[in-house]
Amino acid sequence: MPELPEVETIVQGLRHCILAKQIISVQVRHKKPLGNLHEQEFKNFFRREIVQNIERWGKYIHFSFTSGKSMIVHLRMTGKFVYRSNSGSPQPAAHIRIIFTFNDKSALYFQDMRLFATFSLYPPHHTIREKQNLGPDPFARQITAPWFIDVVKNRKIALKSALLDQHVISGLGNIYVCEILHKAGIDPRLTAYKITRGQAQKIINSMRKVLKLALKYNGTTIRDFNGVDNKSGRFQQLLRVYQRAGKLCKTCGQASIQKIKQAQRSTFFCPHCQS
DNA sequence: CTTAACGCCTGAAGGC
DNA sequence: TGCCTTCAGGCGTTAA
Repeated sequence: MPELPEVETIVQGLRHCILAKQIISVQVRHKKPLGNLHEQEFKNFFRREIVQNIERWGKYIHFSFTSGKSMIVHLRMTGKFVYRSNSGSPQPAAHIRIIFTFNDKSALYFQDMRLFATFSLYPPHHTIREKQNLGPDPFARQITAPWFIDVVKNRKIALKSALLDQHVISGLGNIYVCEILHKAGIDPRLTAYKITRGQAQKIINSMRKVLKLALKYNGTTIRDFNGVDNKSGRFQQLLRVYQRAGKLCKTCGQASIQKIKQAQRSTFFCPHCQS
């Protein structure tokens, strides 16, 4: 589900709600998100820990604790965190998998309908596997047109698939890649290594514009995404191609949005604007 | 090094 | 209405 704007919205919400709080109990209602970890070692990990910092790494959420330990969460498709300030307020209902309770009686509910999300735990000063091989953040200054051309120089896959590859740039997902390519006016089927310098620059500019706007709107809610406050994003109002197959392009008004499959994922594009 | 395909899960939406 | 099929914003693993 969540891509960069949604994960960033969640991280900011989490910082607002749980920073500097001490965990007093952890309830595990489903073991799947723990992967290979045993329930007891998972629970013991958080004993007396205080949340020191929360950061986004691509689509990963990195929690660090005052002891130096860290936890990495990937929400995948349907994972979400919902905060509840005290025991009086209503409890989130369905698909609650893990509950963290804090010293002020507030609680963080982890929900995940499809059980794809993953939690991993690291001792202090440990190399974090998830961070290895993750491409730069879309807003990193390292990303320039020549840099992008170099990164995809041996990639014979479609440009759209290359942008979804987290080793290239981290944080983009299907919705935003479709929207970015439409804004850039580039055909998603273009072979990645054939991109010109001008096209690379257009992609970079469009990527930053689209993501900034989506961040301002607290992300996109199609079906699953909600912030930590359980409120929806609003960027879905501004989508120009995603899930608009058969509808007239809002930009040119001349062609209808096409839907195709690329690497088993849906791609939406305007054949007039993106040729 | 690269690419394509599969599997993990549940629920909603669409077709007939 | 109901049943069956397809689809969903992701990514790690595997095989070629």
